[in-house]
Amino acid sequence: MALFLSTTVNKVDTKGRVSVPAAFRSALAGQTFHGIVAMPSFKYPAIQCGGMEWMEELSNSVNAYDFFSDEHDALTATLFSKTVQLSFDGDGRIVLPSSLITHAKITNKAAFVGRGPLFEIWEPEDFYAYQLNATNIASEQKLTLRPPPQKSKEEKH
Amino acid sequence: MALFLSTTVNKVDTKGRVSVPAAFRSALAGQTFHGIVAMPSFKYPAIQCGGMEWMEELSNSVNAYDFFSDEHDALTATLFSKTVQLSFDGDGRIVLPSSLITHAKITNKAAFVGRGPLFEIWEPEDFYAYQLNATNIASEQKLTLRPPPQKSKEEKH
DNA sequence: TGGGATTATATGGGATAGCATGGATATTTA
DNA sequence: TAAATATCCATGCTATCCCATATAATCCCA
Repeated sequence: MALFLSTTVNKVDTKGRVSVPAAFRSALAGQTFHGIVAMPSFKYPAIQCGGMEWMEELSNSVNAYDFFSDEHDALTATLFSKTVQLSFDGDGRIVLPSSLITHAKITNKAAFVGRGPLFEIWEPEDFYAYQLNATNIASEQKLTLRPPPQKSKEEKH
Repeated sequence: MALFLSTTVNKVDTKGRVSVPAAFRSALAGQTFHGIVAMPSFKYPAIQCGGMEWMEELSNSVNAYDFFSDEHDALTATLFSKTVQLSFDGDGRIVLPSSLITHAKITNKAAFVGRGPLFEIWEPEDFYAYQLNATNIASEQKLTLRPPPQKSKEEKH
């Protein structure tokens, strides 16, 4: 599975074009769709992205819900309807749709942020502010130093 | 699993290049990614490093947290976004990114410090000062001489 | 066991290829 | 036909590769 690491800031030109970092592109190499899938994050002013295989995994988790349930409705309404396919041009660039640009408040620069199996696109200053806060949370709770306690099905709410 | 032992000091040239000690490289031999992964340490002005397999283990630990929780967000925002892949060149060297160089205050020399499953890169003088600190040594020895606590479901809060 | 030869490692510098970026031209869509 | 979209080309910059050399470690044989 593709692993997206590190953070890269690239320029967004007047047409909304921006280069996807080469490291991210090579992480997607081998997938059938030559590009990414992108959707607005519902927690942050950011764009959540991944390869088509990642999208298929999300689709499978949705299928775990009952077809007639409210959860199924809510997930499909947000997940699939707001997701766009953005194919690479010959130079590894994508064109950000205006809806995603306004959602992430992006102007002329975009931060590509690795998050493991997925990555996000942020307005750089917004991300730095968020990252500073997140680092404090992680270090205060010492989350990284050892594996967290294993979850069992019985304890989950 | 790779084991990193002993300490080696190597030169950092004007391009930020530095040789990874041969012993560390041979410890990583056999892994699919020909290089290391590196991230800034939370606690010290040092760089924490390991092989890709080590990174995948960290990634799995993250998965133990609820996908939609703030802890999961905080961890991925710090872990993956600050981690970089550094591949070896033909001579076993890596290029340290400027962000990591400034974090560890490295100028023209780098100390590679073995820490078992991972290793750290320090500015040599900083590391000697840290190593000579009696309280650090004492606390670390207490940790290493004691077997790691067994995790059971009962201990969890 | 000693000393010379050979290999591995670390380090420096220059050439090359890939990447990000801007602009121009073709193609589609309304 | 105009606007929006996609494809192609040019360029500066940076990272990567390749080769040369010095030093240290190892090996081999007398």
